[in-house]
Amino acid sequence: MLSIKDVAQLAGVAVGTVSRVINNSGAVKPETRRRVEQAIQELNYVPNEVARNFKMQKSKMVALLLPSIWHPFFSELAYYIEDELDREGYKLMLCNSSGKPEKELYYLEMLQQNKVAGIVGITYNDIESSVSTDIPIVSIDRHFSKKITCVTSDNYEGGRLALRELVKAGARKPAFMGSVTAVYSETMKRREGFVDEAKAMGVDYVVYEKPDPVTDDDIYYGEFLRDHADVDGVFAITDMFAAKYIERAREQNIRVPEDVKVVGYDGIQDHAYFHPLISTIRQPVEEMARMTIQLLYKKIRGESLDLETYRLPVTFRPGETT
Amino acid sequence: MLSIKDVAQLAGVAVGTVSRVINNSGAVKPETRRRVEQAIQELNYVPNEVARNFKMQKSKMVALLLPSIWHPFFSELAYYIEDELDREGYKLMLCNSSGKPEKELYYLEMLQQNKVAGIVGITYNDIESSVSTDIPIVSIDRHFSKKITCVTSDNYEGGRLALRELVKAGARKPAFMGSVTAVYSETMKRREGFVDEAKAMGVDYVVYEKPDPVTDDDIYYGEFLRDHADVDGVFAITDMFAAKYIERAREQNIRVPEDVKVVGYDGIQDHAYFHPLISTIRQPVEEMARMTIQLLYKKIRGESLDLETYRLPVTFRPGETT
DNA sequence: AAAAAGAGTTGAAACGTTTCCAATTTGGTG
DNA sequence: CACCAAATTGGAAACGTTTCAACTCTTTTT
Repeated sequence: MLSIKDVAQLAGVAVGTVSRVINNSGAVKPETRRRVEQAIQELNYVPNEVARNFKMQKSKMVALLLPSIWHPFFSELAYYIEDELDREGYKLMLCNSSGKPEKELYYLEMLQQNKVAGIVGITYNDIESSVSTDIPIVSIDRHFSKKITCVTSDNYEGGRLALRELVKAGARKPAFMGSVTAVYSETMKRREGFVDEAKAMGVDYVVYEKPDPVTDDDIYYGEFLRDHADVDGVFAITDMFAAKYIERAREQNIRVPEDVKVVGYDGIQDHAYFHPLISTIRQPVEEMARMTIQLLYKKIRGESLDLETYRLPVTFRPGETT
Repeated sequence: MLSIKDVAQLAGVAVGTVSRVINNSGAVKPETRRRVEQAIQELNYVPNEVARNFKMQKSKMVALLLPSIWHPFFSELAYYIEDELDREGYKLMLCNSSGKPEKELYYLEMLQQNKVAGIVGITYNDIESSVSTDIPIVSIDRHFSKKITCVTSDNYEGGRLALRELVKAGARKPAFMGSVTAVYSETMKRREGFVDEAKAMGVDYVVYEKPDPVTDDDIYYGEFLRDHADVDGVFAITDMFAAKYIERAREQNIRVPEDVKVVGYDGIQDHAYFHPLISTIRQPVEEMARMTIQLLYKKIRGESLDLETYRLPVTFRPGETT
């Protein structure tokens, strides 16, 4: 294999000198630099990153651990994360956990063995205890502890906003619809905001939720439609829930938005093929992605962060369902 | 750093023996194995993958180079690719090129430096010439040469199928709508199939295409709607094109499917929030993904492949637009 | 003119693993 | 009991890089 030694030999210098030329570290006489560069050119030499990573005991690789890249919210997030990483020469390793705790742990261990520089985690496990080493981690939408910084949208305000928009659109008895995930999931605050605002405004409301994961849509939505026939507004915890609800409701000749107003959360629909365009609480995905990586960089550099949780503001995006 | 040496010392054996235990290579006495395993347990030792990669001069990392993970077709593909890779302990590195040739080349060079085990490429460049080393590559939808195996769907048959379905749905003057990409792109065969079948059936047809990339939708679709007001069927080269066309057509009070039947290509819509559900030529995404990785494995193992291009059959999935 | 400072360079050690040859032990056989 | 083959183990080399102490020149200062 072509190595730094070959370059050194051809240029008539020592390996250390070649290394200094390549990394621009230490002093090198212009004439020497020229000779080395020419030798590099001539041999078509490229540094061996694997050897470099080994020697340095660190790599410029960041892992993104999430349930499924197939989900549009995550794929948008991943797009911006990769872009932000690339700006600093970092590489992205993608890990789909399918939301299975055992797979999350399996990946976490693998990532430690591979000495990744950092991890962005969207997990169901409390990964804190599972990561023995000191790999920097930033989590999205999950707040475990001080050690793992969390980036999320302002779920509480989003919940309040959703309630207000439903009422504004004419709903008299809005329902919160979602699933119950773990306690550390920030998304639960969407319900809190919704409920608090309903109480504050003196609006009658319903909370409908089942434990995660919702496996049988027929039962989930069927039950809701049966037991809560009187609701005229739905705040779904995600756009996905909203879309499925709308689908089922229409099958039962419930018109959206005439009979029931619907507001989702996420704002994943940005292509022409999404209809109806769901009125939704839009998360600032790009900003969240870039901030996540910037915070991760800080952690990698060993800087301390001001906050445990960074909450980015959300906005209401009117669609065709209110 | 905790290394194999510490384990060896604690277990009272040589490093080579520990290595043999870990990798199950060579013979080790049961009693010795037990002692080593206990030492590993006790120290909570995990092998350093980076060092291993370095020593072996290869890593179990495969790169996926594509325009944008944000696109639903690619994110579905990536999901299955990651899954298939994980089954053999391979890791996935994600590279978004944004479809820019210079970024493709930049990534390609980086991947060589990082000695990835293989590359799955969905690129606009002819990457053949850019990869000097012998990294195994499998390409999706692009056929460059013998060296780079290509996995694709049966675009030609898909084109024929689309034409037949449009006619079956009542179209008398169907149009092909798309963009012209590079000559090596297999997707161009969708048009060929469409045209050949139209001729074979004696059907009047239109071909409308602009050079890639289509930057201004207003002009693209506006021009089509103006110049081809008499078409009553559209075969769009992708579902994305189909969706955008439908959007514009409706703005001009053209009803789909009453006035114009539409068939797309890809089959990306698998969630409730897609409406109208586009009638489309569905690519077997999962199968393509798994086959791609299996072929890549063969190349990594140094086996030779039977074909240069592997074409998987497509199916017509009726939606609400025919 | 001698000493000090600085610039440039060398060469070897170290990173953690695998692998291979040699050395040792084991077990079986004559 | 001696001998041989097989099984097991030890130990060192090698992978390609960075880093650092030591060394050689060159320039500046006194």
